[in-house]
Order: sequence, then C-alpha cells, then structure tokens
Amino acid sequence: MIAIVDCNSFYASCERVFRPDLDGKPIVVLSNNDGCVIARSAEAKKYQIPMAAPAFKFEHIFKHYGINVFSSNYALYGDLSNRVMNILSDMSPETEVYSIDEAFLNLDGIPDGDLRDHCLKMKKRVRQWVGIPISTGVAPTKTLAKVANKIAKKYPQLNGVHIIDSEDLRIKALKFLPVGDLWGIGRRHKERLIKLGVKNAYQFTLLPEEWVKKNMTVVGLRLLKELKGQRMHDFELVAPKKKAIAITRSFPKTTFDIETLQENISIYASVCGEKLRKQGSDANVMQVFLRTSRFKDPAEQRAVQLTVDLEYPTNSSMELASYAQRMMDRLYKDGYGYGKAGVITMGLTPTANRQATMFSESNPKHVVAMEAMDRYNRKDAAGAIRLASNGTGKRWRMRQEKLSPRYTTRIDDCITVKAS
DNA sequence: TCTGGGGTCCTAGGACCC
DNA sequence: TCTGGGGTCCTAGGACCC
Repeated sequence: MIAIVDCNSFYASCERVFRPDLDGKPIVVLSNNDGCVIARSAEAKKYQIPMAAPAFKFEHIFKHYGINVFSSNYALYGDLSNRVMNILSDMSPETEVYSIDEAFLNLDGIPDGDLRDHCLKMKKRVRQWVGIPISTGVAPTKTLAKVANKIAKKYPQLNGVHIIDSEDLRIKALKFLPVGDLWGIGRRHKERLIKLGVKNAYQFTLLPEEWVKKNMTVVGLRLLKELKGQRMHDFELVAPKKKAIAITRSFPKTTFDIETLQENISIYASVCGEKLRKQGSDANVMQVFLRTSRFKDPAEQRAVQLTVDLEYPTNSSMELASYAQRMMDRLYKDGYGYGKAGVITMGLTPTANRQATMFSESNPKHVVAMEAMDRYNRKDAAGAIRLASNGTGKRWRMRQEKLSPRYTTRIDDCITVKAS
C-alpha cells in the first residue's frame, strides 16, 4: 500500500507552532510582497476567504474577524518541513518527498491489519515532535491514496486517516469525490467533464479509455487507470535534478527606471547561479523577461522576453548576471511602468561533465570565487558577499510587514523573541 | 497604493534530413 | 489528372501541480 501524508494548512500551522496563543484562531499567510493569500487555517476558511485572494481586498475582513495575518517565512517552513519528512522516513521503508508539505510513503512490510495504527502513530509523533497536524490517505495507487487523503480531511471522525483497501471502499470514495478535486484534473478539464455530465470521480472512471486518451492525453489515461487500481506512477526515491531554474519577481511597486531593473535582474541571475551550483548544474540557455503589471491599463501593457544560447555552459553568478544585464538592456524601453521581471536558466547540464569548447570556456577563476562566496554565505550570512551589480539591496526589499521570526534557523531572531 | 513563485509533462506543427 | 516516404529534433503553448 501507498500512503500520501500531507500537512494541514501547512504554512498556517507552521506559524502556530511558535504561537500557541493562536490555537483555534484564524490565520492566513500571504505571498511575496504580502500580495495574495496562499494559506488559510481551518478557522480562516470558514470566513470564505478564497485561495489566492488579493490581500488588499480582504483587509476589512481580516480586521473585522480578527484574522491573524503573516507574511510568508520560507526559512521557517522549509526547516519544519525537513523535520516532518525526517520523522516520516524513519517510520516507513521508502519515502518520496513530493512537495514542501507532502510525502508519498511505501508501506510495504506493514501488515494490513496494522496500517491504521501505524498511520495514527505517525500522526501523533509528528504532532508531538514538530507541532504540525497531518492527514494520511492509504491505497494501492498514488492517485487513490490522494483520494483517500481528501476523505480523511473531510470526515473528522476518521481522525485524519483513511484507508481504501477494498473494492467497496474504492467505489464509495470515488462517488464522494467531485471530479474537479481529482489529482490531475484542473480548471479546464473540470469544465469539459462537467459539461459531459461527469460530476464525480466514479463517473470519470466509467469513461472509455479512447476518449480520455484523445481528449486528455496519456496523462488523463494514467489517471483513469490509477483510479481503477492499476499502478502507473512509481516511487521516485531520489529527487531528480531540476531541468530549469528560475527566479522571477513582482515588484512591490512599478518602476520606470532602468537602473532599478538592472539591479534586480542581476540579483535574480546571481541567485540562479547559486541554485545551479547547489545542484551541480550549468546553464546553457538563459531567458529574461520584463513586463508591466497585468492589472494596469491594458493600453499601457508591454511584455517582452529574450532567450539566448550561452557561449559555453556556466554557473558563475558573474557570467550569468552579465548576460542578464545585457539582455535587460535590449528589452528595456522607456516610458512603461514595469511590474515584474525574471531570469530563467535552462538547458542544464552537469557541471561535472563540463566540456572544454574549442574557442572559449567559463573563466576557471570564477569557480574558485563562487566556491568561496557560497561557503561564506552559507555560514549564516546569506547575501553577505554579492556582486557589485546587485546594488546595495536596500532599495528594493520585498514588502513583508507581518514576518514572523525564523525561530528555528536564526540565532538573532531567537534572541529577539526572548528579549520581547 | 496594493493582485505570488517555481516547476513538470505532453502535443502539434515547423524545420530539417536522407 | 497526376508531384514520395519516413524520420528526428526543437519549440511554443496548454494543462497541470503545490
């Protein structure tokens, strides 16, 4: 059997770990620049705050109901996620970390009769040791486990664990689940299926395979088979290397000014370099884009992008930033208020197999410089050493007005907490 | 004033090859 | 009247996920 474990309202729950006074109180967590709602505690969901709601439009609701609002604190969430994953992998033969708040577990070797007890034990341990509540769905395939997980969440009397281990339970579960809630059915497919009269997951499994293949590609077909109990998705025990690495940002306010854009794009490219070095990859292609805010006057919109093949594979922040700035020069046009920009590195190849080309190669001195920079910055001084082209970094901070302390990863923050 | 970020996979169609 | 056949590779766009 396969389990999918996920953390309930993960970001909101993380904020609560160090704020026990917020137990039972509504919490929302906002995206970068405090833009949108990206997590809601169970209590907050009751106030009809939709996912991705723009924060400024819901300000009065937050105030009126006393909802606790947080800026996102990825240092905290990432660290708590690691702790949860460690416990889960201790308690199962194989683990696939699927996202920051979810993992698939292979429960082979645990007798069928003990599955429920085992899952309850995991739940208790994660709650006790990290303070995060989880839900677990168990079934013969990943997709059915996802279905079981939805049911575990829906019915409190299940105590956060549901197991689909018979044909009866499989059908019952599928009949309960709206087709749009299936893993792999998004907005588009949902609309089309509803039009056809397919409302729940069970009805979906009755569709002919040819129709599904034709209209939803092999992805849809795999979904169909998984729901019938046939395994189409294996475990991925080691996380595959990323095929693209991107840094893109909306600005806290629009800018008309090339210097600001250059500074930002240089930072994005440097951070791409950092991430490339971390996974041992070089980039061969870089894409830079620049656009106005899509919420502004349609007549004053501008969106441009440029993709270039790099002369040679590199992960040097200096080289990447230099490319990005030259590309930005070409993209920039006076007179527009820009709201977002980004750098995407692609065509990634392993640094270990870097080929010397006939005419040019990445400057070998950069390797040493980047190593030194990374080593220093890792020692609890992120961003302490950076490129001059990154600027002073003060002008363009994200808006993060409700940021909680990095309780588990920053000494300074902890001292602040104690003092206050 | 203020609306997130980072990925993956699949397919159709164009360009090209012999 | 009538203009081949069989491939590969790349890219943009769509759909989806968290």
